[in-house]
Amino acid sequence: MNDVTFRCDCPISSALDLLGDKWTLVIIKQMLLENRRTFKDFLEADEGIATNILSTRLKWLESLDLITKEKLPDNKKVNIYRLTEKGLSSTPIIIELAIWSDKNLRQLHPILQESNAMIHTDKQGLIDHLITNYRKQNLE
Amino acid sequence: MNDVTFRCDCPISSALDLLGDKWTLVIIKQMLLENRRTFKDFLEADEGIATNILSTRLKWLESLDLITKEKLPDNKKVNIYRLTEKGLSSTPIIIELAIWSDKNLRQLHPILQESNAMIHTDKQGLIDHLITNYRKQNLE
DNA sequence: TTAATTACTTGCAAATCGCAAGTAATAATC
DNA sequence: GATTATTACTTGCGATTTGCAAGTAATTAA
Repeated sequence: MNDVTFRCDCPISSALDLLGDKWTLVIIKQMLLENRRTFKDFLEADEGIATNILSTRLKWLESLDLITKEKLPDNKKVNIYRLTEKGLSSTPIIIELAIWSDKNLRQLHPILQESNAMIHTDKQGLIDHLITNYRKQNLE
Repeated sequence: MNDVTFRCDCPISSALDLLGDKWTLVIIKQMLLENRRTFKDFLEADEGIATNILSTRLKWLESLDLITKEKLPDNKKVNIYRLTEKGLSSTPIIIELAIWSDKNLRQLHPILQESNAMIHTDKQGLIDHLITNYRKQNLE
């Protein structure tokens, strides 16, 4: 499963070898900002990912140690997916995508959702808050 | 050419509808950090993009107004590609990818190139410097 | 005037995507 | 306790995208 191949030795291109596709960062965003953590949660999101793609991407993310997968003791059916610290550390990338979007995409896509206002007044505060909050809600 | 379709109204997913693939941000990086600006420049980079993919992506980036294409008055052959302000404003995304890579990818890919040291001591300074510098070198 | 360079296009095989359908295990309901 | 629903998948298949090789057309250099 974990057949990572890197195009070259550039750190930026290498990051994109892992994260640079249509779905990987979307799934991380759904976990971080929308508290999604089960297969069904991801399927129900607005982006409309297909089941086979979701299944493949979750395995990919797990093999890269960006997320973990476990079952709760009282439920043998539902898998809970959680961001690892490595996954959580992609928060600044996601926030910069939101900022770029706010600045450049509204004329192309007028009905874009509003971003958290804090994104423009205290970016680092927002990032810290999101990470702290995520950790808090996922101690177990 | 410009057949942008957005999956949904999330700003982050929408940014990834434009930038979230294997090559788009790599080309922007090559322009911003490696001063590449001709078809040949891009082809010669370590990432090894194929000619047909490069051609398609340059048109895509131009149609989105992230880059411009023009010929110099003294050379009717070579096209010069340049980042627009919209393209330049993706610099923070690229820098955050480099930071994430520095932090998380070295154990997976030990021979990664060193990033500019400033990235960890004065991130905003580096971003400002890169943008100012790029503008200076591309006034014409 | 011949050769080289640049910026492409075309063809094709392989890989990936995305929809639909099916399955297997567990949990909830009657 | 049997039936139904839910969750997390897998499989099949057609469509799209990728990446390599080869070819082309315009311009420039030798």
